[in-house]
Amino acid sequence: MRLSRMFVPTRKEDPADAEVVSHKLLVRGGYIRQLARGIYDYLPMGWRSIRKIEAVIREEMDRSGAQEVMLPAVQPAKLWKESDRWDAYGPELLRFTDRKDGEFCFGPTHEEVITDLVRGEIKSYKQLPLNLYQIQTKFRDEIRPRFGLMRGREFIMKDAYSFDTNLEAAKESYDQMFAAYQRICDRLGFEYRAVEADTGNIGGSHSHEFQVLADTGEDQIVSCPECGYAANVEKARTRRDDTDRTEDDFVAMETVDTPNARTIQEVCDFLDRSADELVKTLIYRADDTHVALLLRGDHGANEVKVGDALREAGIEADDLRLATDDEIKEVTGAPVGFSGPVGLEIPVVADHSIRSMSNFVVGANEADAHHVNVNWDRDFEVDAFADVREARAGDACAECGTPLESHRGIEVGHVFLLGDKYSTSMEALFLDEDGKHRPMQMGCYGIGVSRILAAVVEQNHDDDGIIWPMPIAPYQVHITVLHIDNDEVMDAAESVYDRLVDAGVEVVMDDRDAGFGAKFADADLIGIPLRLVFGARGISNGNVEMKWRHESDSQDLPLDDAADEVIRQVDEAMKDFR
RNA sequence: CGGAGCGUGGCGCAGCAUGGUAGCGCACCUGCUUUGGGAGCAGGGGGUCGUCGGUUCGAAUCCGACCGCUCCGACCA
Repeated sequence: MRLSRMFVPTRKEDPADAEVVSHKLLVRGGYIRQLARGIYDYLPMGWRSIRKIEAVIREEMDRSGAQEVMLPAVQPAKLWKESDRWDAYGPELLRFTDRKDGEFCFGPTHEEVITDLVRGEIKSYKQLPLNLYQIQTKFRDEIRPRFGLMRGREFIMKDAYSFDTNLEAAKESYDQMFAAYQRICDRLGFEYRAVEADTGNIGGSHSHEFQVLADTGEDQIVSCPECGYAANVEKARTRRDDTDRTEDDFVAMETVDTPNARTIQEVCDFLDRSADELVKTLIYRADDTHVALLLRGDHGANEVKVGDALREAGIEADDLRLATDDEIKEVTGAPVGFSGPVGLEIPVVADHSIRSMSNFVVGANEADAHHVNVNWDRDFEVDAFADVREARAGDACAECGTPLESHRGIEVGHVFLLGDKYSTSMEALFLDEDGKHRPMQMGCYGIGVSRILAAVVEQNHDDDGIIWPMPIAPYQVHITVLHIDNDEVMDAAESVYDRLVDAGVEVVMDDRDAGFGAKFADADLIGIPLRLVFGARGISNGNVEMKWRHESDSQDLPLDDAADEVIRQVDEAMKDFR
């Protein structure tokens, strides 16, 4: 394709509303344009890369035995009421009515539709297992879309759904999808981690996220360099420290004045203690009651785990949040910053790390005072110990004890083992060998196709622009013609261009009437992996310059060999990603 | 939803305090020159100043409402 005829509107300056590098470069490189908040046009170059990402995904899904379908984007409310998500999903679900006042939504996900399809056609265990997928435009009315394609409202997603006769078989389907996702991430050239994840609202017994490592990622993950354990911090388990306290060392509890020392840091400074000698008391509101949560001073709470721990301890916690300042005052009798477990009338849940602590510092439930030399059991009762803190870099791996690494990640894929959550509520039943009705066991598997485009750019760029990995570059070769008025140069470029096109190489030729500086800058910005430069200087010596976008040096090729050499190198580069 | 900011030609911005009918850079069009890292000169086209309403002789500028976009937080996952 000739750049002079192509719709690739590049820009010299960053768009004012872009924050992260992928958003800036995709807009500047002429890949995408914003239409409304969280809604984007895909321009020709952007769409080509999207289709290449889709192609990789299709190949791996098909290879794993899944079959592609295309489901409606517009879905009747009736199905969502069956699964109870019409009410449960909240304002993120874009709802509207048709001319007859029928209620519909624009699909944010397709569990209901797929379950409806399958329950109507699959009646026997002989028809299972089944795995159907589609690549669809979804809409979620996110409260705060941001970072360009990374968190859009309208986005492209591959979603797959597996149906099995029993949980073990469903687990096998899950494992197959997990493996397919690994191959997809490998082929896209990602540096990534498959991490244990919280299932959240989708439900199900367990799930993994595929996180592409990037500083701009919205998720925090920890991973073990030794045994491979990896998890989203929302889910990450911490290693339990079973060291015993030595009760002989207990010292008598005292109350000390700590004027204006509210934060952990202030108390540490005032008492000349380190944060791991303090225990902080967080007051939570769980549904209709208050609960005290004890954490070591230098630890943070993981609210997902707090919720689990409370439910484990028999405390309803559908709606969990930190108590307000007024509530804290009411429960503890003291202002924020001086809460402590001693004398509290509400349930006390403590992190496991508190077990081995002795003679620690806590708030005294009165203004400007703390207790020192406090010991649990002797000075107050703990209703339950649990793993409730957020894992962080340096923590001992829950599996093997090696210090964990921490990264930020972009969630490009998520696999869930759903079980019978939807099949039961929507009556997707089959007849087993004994002629009995049983709910199908399901799994669902998502990949953010458009988000992948952003993730690739986040991981592959420099100051000048994008550096596409070969398999998803919109084109494989970028020919820059410096002197379009010079017939010898132009003929040489045309000839090589034709030979590459004939050989099936995807190539753009910059034949625009523009300055060479602008052409080089655009080539770097657009980021096509292999560049050929045709200029009067080189051609007069019988040479063409070849340069990889990810390398700094170029090399001269004899004009006669140029096409063959480029075909060979492109082929070689594609092999690395198969 | 709470907090903050922005909205002026395709893009990036100035002008607004102190009201007098809109400007700069890039991009675009024409011509000439130039040609290995965002060329030069000359000429030229293009703007309901987000929308509606108010104040005023007069509003981009002051006031109000609304709309849109961005950031921080909450929410969501």
